[in-house]
Amino acid sequence: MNVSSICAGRDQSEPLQRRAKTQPSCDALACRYCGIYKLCLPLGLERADSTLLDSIVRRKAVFKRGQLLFRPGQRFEYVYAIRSGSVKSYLCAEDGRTQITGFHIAGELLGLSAFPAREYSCEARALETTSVCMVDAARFEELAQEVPALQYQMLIIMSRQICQDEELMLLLGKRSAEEKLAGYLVGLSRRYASRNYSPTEFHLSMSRGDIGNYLGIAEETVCRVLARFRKDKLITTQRRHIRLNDIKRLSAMADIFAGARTAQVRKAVAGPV
Amino acid sequence: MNVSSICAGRDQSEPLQRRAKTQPSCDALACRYCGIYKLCLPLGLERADSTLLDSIVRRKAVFKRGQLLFRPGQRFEYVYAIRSGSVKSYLCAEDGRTQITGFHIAGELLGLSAFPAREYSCEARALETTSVCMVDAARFEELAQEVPALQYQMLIIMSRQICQDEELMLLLGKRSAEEKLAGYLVGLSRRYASRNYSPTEFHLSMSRGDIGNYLGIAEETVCRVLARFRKDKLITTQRRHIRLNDIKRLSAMADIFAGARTAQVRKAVAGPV
DNA sequence: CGACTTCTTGAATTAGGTCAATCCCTGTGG
DNA sequence: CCACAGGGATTGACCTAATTCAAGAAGTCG
Repeated sequence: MNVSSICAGRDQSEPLQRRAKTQPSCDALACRYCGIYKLCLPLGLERADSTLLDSIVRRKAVFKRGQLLFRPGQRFEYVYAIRSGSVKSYLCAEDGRTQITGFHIAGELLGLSAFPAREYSCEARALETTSVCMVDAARFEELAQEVPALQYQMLIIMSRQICQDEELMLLLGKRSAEEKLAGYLVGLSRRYASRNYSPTEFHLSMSRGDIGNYLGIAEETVCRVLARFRKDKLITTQRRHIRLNDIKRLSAMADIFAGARTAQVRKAVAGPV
Repeated sequence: MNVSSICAGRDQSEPLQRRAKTQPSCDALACRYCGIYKLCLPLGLERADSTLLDSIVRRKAVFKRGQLLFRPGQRFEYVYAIRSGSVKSYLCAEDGRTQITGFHIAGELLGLSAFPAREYSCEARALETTSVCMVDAARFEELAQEVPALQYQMLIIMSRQICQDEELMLLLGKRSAEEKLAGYLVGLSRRYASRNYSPTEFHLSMSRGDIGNYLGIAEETVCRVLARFRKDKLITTQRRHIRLNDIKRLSAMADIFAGARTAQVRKAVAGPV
């Protein structure tokens, strides 16, 4: 994919593997008319010429459920901005076992950590029909050289990623299945709330198996714990639709993420060493 | 700690909590004479004036075993470069449980992820007598504005951190205690090898409890698995001194970290979704 | 409508956790 | 120099939470 193909025809030239429907970026859907335009502002382009953003968005694409966005070892070509839908990213061990490292929803960026290594470090797959903007990595990088604010934003995003990963570790570490799942649901709820979706009622785009993998528990355990929550009237589920009836109690069960915020008042816990 | 105190007297003005012995950075031990000078080069200062590095290193300090470097919520004042010794960093949950998120050895940087939030996100404590350079965060940041290479290096370091964290997740996820510990030992071995220490014989500066916490298993399980490894002649231990007698077999048990590198040849494992 | 996938529940099994006792260094003070 | 204290490390016994295996229900898609 080179510059000359930006406005070229449709996707005949696409590699077979990625049969996502793509549109050239020069169509009527310029960034400033995009519904999630303001979600791209964290990219640090708010002050720049509005065509600047257009100039690095190579194309918009739609991935269907199960389609691959990228995999490890692949050359770092695009940064993905999720317009709608959701994506899971995961690492694969040699023996075939995998660890899901994150679920990504609309408004989030994907692939930034491939930046220095020049190739993706994990595999990413659409969980449902997902629309993305594909930002040309090379031009993005050029731009970053010129616009310090852009690099700064990347630092912020990556730093946030680190904190998020470390919270997941805390979750994976020494928590019971119940605590893990409660924490997971509360975390999701907060993410949705911050995007002005309902924090109490939403759609789980990932399977029970994915949730279990993410949390380090068996799929069956996820079902059983959800069943227990249901029995206790904490939640209501209908397949992948879920309603949280008692976030307070769920939060209390999880009570993890308060850690950083209340560290000062917390009494000394971690012995002398 | 303000500019005027760079060359001020000794540490009478130190907060009690941090009784580490400090030296002003204007002493004879300028950066260019420092034994780990080249380890600071990743900071992107190799081309710059050699006094540039000196100018942002506020002071060198020594922390004794168990002493605190920083904790969450504390203002982001310094980036720490470990000259010798080792440090653990960990998150604390509200209920007192903690999750160790990393062990850091000589030549590694600490605290960079606090950069955007302006405050540390985890707690860091010396595992043994540890000598560090404390780099003034504010001046470092100023400098980064001027020297793009510096910001770029930070991106690389943070990106590496993300990959490392995600590998730990893979380890924490669905691995048996044996696999976790084998992976841990092999990982340590590689880190030492990359620093020209013996990859087969080294000192574990962290306690069994810390290892267990890091890997999400009980201290007793660490002992039991180590005992099993010992019985199988895989390792020899004497308190915290350890020799790996059969790295090949240990690696085979762990076989995790090959994941990213061999993903291309690996057969499709992660179902359609 | 059938083939599939995902979800759910039950029963049996086990890895790893918890509790508790002991051992073994290391450092300290008489 | 030796005894003692204290913090790891180790080992054993028991127990529980979660896994595995298996079978069936409930959606979903071509």
